[in-house]
Amino acid sequence: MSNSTPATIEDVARIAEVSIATVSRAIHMPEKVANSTRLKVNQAIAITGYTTNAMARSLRLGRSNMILVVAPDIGDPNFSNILVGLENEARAHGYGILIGHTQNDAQRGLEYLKFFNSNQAAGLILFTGILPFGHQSMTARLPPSVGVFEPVFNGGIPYVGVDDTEGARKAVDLLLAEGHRKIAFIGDSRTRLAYTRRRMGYDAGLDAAGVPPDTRIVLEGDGTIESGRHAVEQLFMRDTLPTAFMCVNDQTAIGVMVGLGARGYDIPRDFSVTGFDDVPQAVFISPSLTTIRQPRTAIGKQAMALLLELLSDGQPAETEILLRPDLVVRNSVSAPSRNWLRR
Amino acid sequence: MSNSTPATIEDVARIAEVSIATVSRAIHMPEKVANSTRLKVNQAIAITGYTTNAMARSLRLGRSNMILVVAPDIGDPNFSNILVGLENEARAHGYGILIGHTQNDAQRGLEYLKFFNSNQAAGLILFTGILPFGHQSMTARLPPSVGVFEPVFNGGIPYVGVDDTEGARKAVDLLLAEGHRKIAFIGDSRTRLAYTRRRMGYDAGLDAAGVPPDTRIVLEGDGTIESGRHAVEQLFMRDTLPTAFMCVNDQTAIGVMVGLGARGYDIPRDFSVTGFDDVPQAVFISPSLTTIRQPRTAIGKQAMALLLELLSDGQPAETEILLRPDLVVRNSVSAPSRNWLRR
DNA sequence: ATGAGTGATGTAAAGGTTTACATAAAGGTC
DNA sequence: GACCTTTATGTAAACCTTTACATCACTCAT
Repeated sequence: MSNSTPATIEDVARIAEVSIATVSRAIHMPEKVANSTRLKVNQAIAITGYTTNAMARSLRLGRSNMILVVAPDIGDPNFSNILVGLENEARAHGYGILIGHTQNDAQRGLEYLKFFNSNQAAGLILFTGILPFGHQSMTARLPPSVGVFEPVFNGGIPYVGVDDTEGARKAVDLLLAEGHRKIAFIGDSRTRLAYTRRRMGYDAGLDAAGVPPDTRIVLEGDGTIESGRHAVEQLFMRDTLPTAFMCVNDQTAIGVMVGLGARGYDIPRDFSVTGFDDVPQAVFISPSLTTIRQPRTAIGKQAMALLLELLSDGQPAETEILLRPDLVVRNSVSAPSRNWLRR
Repeated sequence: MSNSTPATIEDVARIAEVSIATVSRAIHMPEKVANSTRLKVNQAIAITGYTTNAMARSLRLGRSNMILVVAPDIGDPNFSNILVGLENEARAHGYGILIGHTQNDAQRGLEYLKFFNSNQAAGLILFTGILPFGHQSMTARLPPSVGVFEPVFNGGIPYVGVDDTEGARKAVDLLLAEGHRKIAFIGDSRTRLAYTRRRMGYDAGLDAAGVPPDTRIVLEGDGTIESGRHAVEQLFMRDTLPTAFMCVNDQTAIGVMVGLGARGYDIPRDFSVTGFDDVPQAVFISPSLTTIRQPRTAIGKQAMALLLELLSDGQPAETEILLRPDLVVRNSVSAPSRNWLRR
């Protein structure tokens, strides 16, 4: 019962008066064991409260049923919903999940890599655009892995995300439809594929509308709130003001709104702003943010499904799965009329 | 090198031309092995890329150096900073940490409990006010555990948090100092100790100022944004309006602000609002929220320190560690003058 | 030269599983 | 009744470590 040391398979075997092999079979291949014996074993398990020692099992089997999810920043507002999708799908297939937090520290990433040498985890879900393992990854074998949200830079790792170009196109089309012609694009780092792709949507939208591109109102940043605020300052300094700000993500958009608010402007009366991601806060800031929604739970589900496929087949079915992002219209966009007049 | 199966201690032993026992000693008790041999072993380890199999090690040792952190909701804005404190402290003592997500599902909690039967983790950090293990916890042995943020209801588990009463007192004192006399208290569930304690601070503050308590403006909820919004509606329906809202947490406060905003009121001109926690959003909503800061990183650090102590000594040094919460003054509080006139 | 002590290394058992193989009993066929 | 098949169970090896104990070769004191 409530013993000091957990029951082992031998305890169960002794009580059920069978061998440990039979106990193991009763658990994992119940059809291979006589009804009467199975009953005895189940009773013994109930009495002892036995649960198989996962370490011993993995050690013997050379595999585990845990999936490791590695994220550089657990506080990322996108993280938790994706996680739910990942978890539900994993559970449905008998896998459990563990979360590792690297804080963008390669050393920590490396520690988690050891998990795979020990068979403590069977597969890897990566939330980061680059492998978190530094150079060692070259010599070490990579476990079966799937990237989420953004492609993984330096490995041939399949990933699940959203069609960034299409999403960005939806945002720019909305702004164009409202009548905006001077639309700034506030990006993060040019090295990120998401940036490149969203920028492509922006460029294509302008082009289709016959609006000539204006690189003076295309800025880079680092995707943080602070970076959005900074972009606003830059544009005011240069005196090249747009009528709308299309931002590479919601954090940047929030920063832009804070920056404009600090200068006394009203959104959407004076300027329109769009984001990308639809983080939970997007509803609660004021005005609420018009943005592009990432179907997070679905992304998580797909990513896990892909990984499980990888684990059983060994071959990646496809190397990139892009889901459809939706435009979420809220209150940060309106027609630019008054702006036009003022300037 | 880049072999298909990870190197074992035997591979290292063969290359270094020693026994596996010597390899193990060279790693864990380097002073017990001759300099020359240690050198050979280290070279062999470098060649093979050997890393010890954590499962085999834990199986043999009957303990691991992983700490499991179980949280019901990883999206909780309080979570990630605490986690950083936990991680840093753990790492400094040679422990790694793993995160389990229960989504408030006892079944999932139970799965993580199996971790301890398998020695996959040595200790437990709990982010939830009740044990996530359902009734089984009665029969099963609990691993060494520490609660974070709120006391754990049904176990004699030590915990690290903040002095809720003192924090609440600071908030109510600020409001009183600004001249408010009709101060609503918007709580979550009466079953939560944090509620009780913050309420105590509220009551004590009013009492010290000679303001008679008015239960008509003390409401309960569930601590969500929606719940704050709902509280505002209730007060308007009953026509028992306060001049200030003191909220049990920031989520509720944000909800209150949204609710007041929706009715066209300006904060802090028409009503003052305070929160508790200082979640990251508190800075970015407008107006920015005056609230009580939880020293999150410090809480995490202390909790892990306590757990590590538990692991080595077996005895909890103290059963409750309360850190000092600080008032963070922002822009959601002002004097009530105009309100008074209007009503 | 002997014996005790010291230091470095090797041998083998143990930790809790799973499973190939061996064994045994029972059932079916002629 | 002898033989083959099927079904149920047991035996023992393997997974990779750590470490108590044994062994061996020294050094040093007597």
